[in-house]
Amino acid sequence: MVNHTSSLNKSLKASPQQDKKSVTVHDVARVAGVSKSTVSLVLRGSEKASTKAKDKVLKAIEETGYVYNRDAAAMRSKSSDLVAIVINDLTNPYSAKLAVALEKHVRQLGLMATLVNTSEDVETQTQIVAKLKEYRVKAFIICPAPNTEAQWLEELQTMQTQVVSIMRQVSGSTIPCVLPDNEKGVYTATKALIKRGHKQIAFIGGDDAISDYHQRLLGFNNAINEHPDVSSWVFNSATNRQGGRLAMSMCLEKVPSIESVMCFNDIVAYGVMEYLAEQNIKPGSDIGVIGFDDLDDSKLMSVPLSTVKIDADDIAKAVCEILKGDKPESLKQVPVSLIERSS
Amino acid sequence: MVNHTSSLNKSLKASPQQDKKSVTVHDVARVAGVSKSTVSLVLRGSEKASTKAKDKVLKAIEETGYVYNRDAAAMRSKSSDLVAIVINDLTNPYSAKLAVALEKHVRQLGLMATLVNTSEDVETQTQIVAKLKEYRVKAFIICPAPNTEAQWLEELQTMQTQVVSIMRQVSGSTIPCVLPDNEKGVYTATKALIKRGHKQIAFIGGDDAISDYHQRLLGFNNAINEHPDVSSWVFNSATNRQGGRLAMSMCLEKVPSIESVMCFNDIVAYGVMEYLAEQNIKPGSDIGVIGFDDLDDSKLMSVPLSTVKIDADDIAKAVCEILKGDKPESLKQVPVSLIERSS
DNA sequence: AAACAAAAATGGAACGTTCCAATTTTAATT
DNA sequence: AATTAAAATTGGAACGTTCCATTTTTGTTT
Repeated sequence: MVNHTSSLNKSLKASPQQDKKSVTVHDVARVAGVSKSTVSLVLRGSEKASTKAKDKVLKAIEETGYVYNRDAAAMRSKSSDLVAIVINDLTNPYSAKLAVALEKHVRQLGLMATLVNTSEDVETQTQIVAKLKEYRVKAFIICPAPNTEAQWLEELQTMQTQVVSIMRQVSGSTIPCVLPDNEKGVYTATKALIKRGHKQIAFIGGDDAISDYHQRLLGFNNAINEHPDVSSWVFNSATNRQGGRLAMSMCLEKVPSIESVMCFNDIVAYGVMEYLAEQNIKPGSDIGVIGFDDLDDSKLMSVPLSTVKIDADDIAKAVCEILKGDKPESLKQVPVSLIERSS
Repeated sequence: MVNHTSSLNKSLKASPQQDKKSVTVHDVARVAGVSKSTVSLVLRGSEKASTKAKDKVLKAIEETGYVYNRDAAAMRSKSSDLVAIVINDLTNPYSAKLAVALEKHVRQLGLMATLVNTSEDVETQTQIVAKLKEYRVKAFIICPAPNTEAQWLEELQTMQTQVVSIMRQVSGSTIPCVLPDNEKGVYTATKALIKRGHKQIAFIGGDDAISDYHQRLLGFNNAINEHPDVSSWVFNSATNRQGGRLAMSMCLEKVPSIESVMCFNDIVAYGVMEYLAEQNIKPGSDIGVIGFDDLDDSKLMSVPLSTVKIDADDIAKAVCEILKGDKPESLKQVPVSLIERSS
């Protein structure tokens, strides 16, 4: 802000004083003509400070360019407003969307969100979380990497640290958990396919290693089992575009008369639709395709994708409810909704 | 861990003691039989502590379950190991990829990375960064939101806070900046299209509001201008899938004889290819398509996309070089490479 | 105007670490 | 064994805030 035009005059070789001294509550107090305690009160928005004092302090803060020191505050008060959002894979479009929603909602709670990415690696997860503990974060919102141990998760929770797990359930853990209603979502979507009159339906994508796979497959089977005249198949695959392509080609080879496919998620569905397009099979009219997630791209595709929508805001809201201590329940299933488009 | 089975016996109403007392260096020192100063030395990996002392302290840490308190350390030492990575839009696949790479490299530097997302909103950016200042972060790695003021960015840089801007250049600012070589990338790609013998080439996607648009378009025009027999067109659009579709349809309408298109980025190219597929035009053999970014999906598409690759690791490395203080230069152009696939 | 209660303001201690100057221990040399 | 230098260790002060018990100010009632 201040330009030292006089620096040319004296001692050119002497480097400028590294940093005189940072501005503290004491300085603000002096300028405002009050005590440091009063400044502290104002900083924290206490009711106990008079309007007059508040004005003086606010003006002094402006004047001095004071910046609140959270390290000092956190140390003395032994409390932090940092919330760590630990994401399994930020390069996954749905994870990124969820991370952004979580960050926004945490911020609306008046807390500071810090995002970290584990790349689905437990080792990395352990390291990062250990470091975050040193920063005394107030809460962990964590989408656990595969092979996360229940005990580890359990011990993360302390008197001063809240833990909420999202999207994935670590079996054996009692940590509060927020999940989309995977089972009902796939159930509803599968029923919709059956209602179209389809009698040959496949579930495509994903595999046992993924914790939500079971729930989604269960929803599929439940729907199928209600209709004895409907036949079903299951084709596992990697949960990416390529996986969807491969699984769809296998499916067509094995069941050429297939009428529709329920996909593990949107990304797999993209692969499926791509493959179908190459075979000159029209998604929707020739073979029904439904995804899961409702990524932003899904409605923009050449054949807009029908899908089960997980509202990231709903998940974030549910997490924040728990952070606020409103919901002590340990498992919150967030409702999902079927979005029927052209596929 | 500990189950208070005895809680049924005594005083049901008395809630358990909130938290006895956290373990500090003093406790570790007492258990290890050394002074707190020695413990501090060991904690910071100092050479000055004897191996014997180190062993004793390490054992005591294990025994007591001590957790380093970074708030206290940061306050006393007036230095932090927190690096803030401020991303403009985490839901953009390339941004997410870059964020992950940056986080990884920052961590390899022995620093703690914290990721925040501004959703391309200057207001949000201002708020978040102000909050991060209160945490005394050591450095900001920032992809500036549109309309970021040069002065604001400039003032972010202080004696104790480094600032590096990435991907976007804020004009009027002297903050060190790491960019992909947009101009050369598009130039090289366009030359490759010309070498295929194409004489009718369009640049598709993006618009003036995006800072790197100029550089890419400049590369395009430079290549075109070297060949008087080649005609060119420019079609602006939103930088998403839908934008690509729209721009391509306009292009085909206006220039039915178009031979190839250079796209602003991969996402736009996806839209282009989707539209071409619908028109039964084969990307690559009928109309050449080149993207920019090299997203993971690009090589997996039904017609693998030719593109200019920006290696996220290269960007991250360049940023870290600056953080380490190795490169005082204010503008680092990271080389990009043309990846020729089928399109 | 005196008496009192409520509100506002205050100074010192404390949080857990690192820095520093001083002391103790160890090793090397005579 | 005495001397000296180097290495290792140490206790107290300091970082900038919040907490707490106390004091001062304000406002109300008698």
